[in-house]
Parts: sequence; C-alpha cells; structure tokens
Amino acid sequence: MEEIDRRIVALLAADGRMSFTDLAKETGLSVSAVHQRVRRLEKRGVIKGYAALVDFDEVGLPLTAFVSIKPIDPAAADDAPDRLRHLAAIESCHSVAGDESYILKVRVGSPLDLEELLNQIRAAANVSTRTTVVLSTPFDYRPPAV
Amino acid sequence: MEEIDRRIVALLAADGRMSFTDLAKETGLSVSAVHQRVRRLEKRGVIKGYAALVDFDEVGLPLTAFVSIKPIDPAAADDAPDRLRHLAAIESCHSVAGDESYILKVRVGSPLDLEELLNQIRAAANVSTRTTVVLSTPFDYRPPAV
DNA sequence: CTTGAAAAGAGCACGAC
DNA sequence: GTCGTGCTCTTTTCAAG
Repeated sequence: MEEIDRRIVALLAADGRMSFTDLAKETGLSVSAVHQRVRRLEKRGVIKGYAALVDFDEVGLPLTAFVSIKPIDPAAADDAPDRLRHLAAIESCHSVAGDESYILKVRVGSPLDLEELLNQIRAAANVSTRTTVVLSTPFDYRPPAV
Repeated sequence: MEEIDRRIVALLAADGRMSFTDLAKETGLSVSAVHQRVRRLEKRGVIKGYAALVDFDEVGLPLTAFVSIKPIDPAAADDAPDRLRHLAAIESCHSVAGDESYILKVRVGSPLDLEELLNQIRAAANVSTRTTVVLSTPFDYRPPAV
C-alpha cells in the first residue's frame, strides 16, 4: 500500500468522522480522489468499519477484565469462539500462544455480572477460566502509527 | 443516562459514521434533537471520539501480543504508563489486579520488531516483561451492548 | 485525478412546548 | 430545560473529461 493510502488510513484511525474535505486538504488530493481511495480501502477490507469510542464507566459497564480460557477436554474440537460469540459482554477473543488457548476481554456492570458471565463462558465452551480484573486503564484504543 | 441516549451511543458504537438523519430515523427523534444529544454525549465524554477500524495485517502490523509487566524495583514510583506512552506500538495499557502490574497490547510488524519493542519497554519503565503472542483473533472491537 | 453540478446532510437561530 | 421547523452553508455523491 502506498504513502497516500497510509496517510488516509492513519487519519481515519485517529478521527473516524473526518470529512472527505479535510482528508483532501491533509493529503493534497481532490475531494473525489480521496473519496475513491476511501471506498477502495473499505472494499478491500483495509478499513473494516467505524466506531464511536465509548466511555464504559458512563454506560454502565465499569468493570473490565481479561479472561484466559483453557479447554477442560484437550481432545475436544476447538470451536470456543463460535460458542462464545453470542455473549455480548465479550469484546474480543484472541487465540494465543502459551499455556492457555484464548484471551477474552470482557466488559460488565458489576462483580456479580462478571461471576455470571464466567459461568456462562465455562458452560458454553467447556473451559476453565483465569480472570485478571482491570483496575484502571491509562490509555486504550490508540490509533496505529500506520 | 436514559433510553434514547443509550440507543444513540449503541448505534454510533456499531457504526461511527452513521449520519444524523439515520440516527433520527432509528430513534424516532428529529434530526436536530439527535444532533443536540450527540453533541452533549461528546461533551460529557460519554462518546470519547471516533475511529476507523483497521485491518492490521493490511497495514504492515500483522503481529499482536499482550505484554504483562512487573516493576524490577517494587519500591520505585509507579509511572509506567507515562514512561510508555511515547511508544506508538502500544495500543492500550491497563492496570490490573494480580501478580503483574500492567497488561499492554502491542502491534508490530515482525518478531524482530517485537524484540526491539520489549527492550524499549523494559528500558523505559524499568520492568520485566512476560509476552503472550496472539496467533489469530476470531473477533475484536465488538461494540458494547449498551 | 480533476472539474462541476445535483443531492444529501450538518449547523444554527428561533419559536413551541 | 428539551424538542421541532426552516433556512443556509457544507459535504457527499455522481457523471464526464
């Protein structure tokens, strides 16, 4: 991918609502040239979508945790992501190298909600869990330096 | 926060570029009412910003890892986040309960870049690191179910 | 990639509730 | 205080070169 596309991606990663007019100014291209490039980046999947960044404390989800999971039965088929996708409290699911098989990032409203979620995770995917509670997050969702 | 604001936040979390017109249709409000609510949500910090979601494989950052850090000198002042913020490869920094003090999520181009980054982290914050490499991510950045 | 025009949306003032 | 109307200006989209 070339220089101008990288610039566009970086700008939109930092401000997902930047207008095409501003993108054009920043890149020195015409508005419609920028427009075409953005559409192409979206179509190619370089830009997968746009999101508002939400303050989770303000929307009733003040408790974040990382949940590492390990299958109870190592011989069973590993379809944990499909079994967990319906749980909306799980923000992300990463397959990882190491002792455990996946790391999940979850958002809940209270310790009680976390307890219930962990039970749901264990039941849905037949896994054991190890949970690391987030106390505070100095920074998060920083845009990539493309 | 009340029902309609929650809807607006959820809609924008799922599609950060949704127009005010569409938000108005979805919420049953007028365009200007939606407009005012969004501006208020932004001002109050409920909506912290907007971002394009980028495919990191496509922009030369195919390697993701979680790096847990622990101070070498437990008596030293804990200003790790401030010492690490300048490293653009660190996407997020969470203070956590448990054996280690912070969990970082990092994005780099190659194993060699990861090695260099870990050295920079250790040097900048005087910490030991434990790294868990991400092999694949079944899902990520899912919008909160506000 | 650019230009230029049409369509759609954003921003703002004002009045109604 | 919140919400809706109507106006203007900006942004987005599309077609042609």
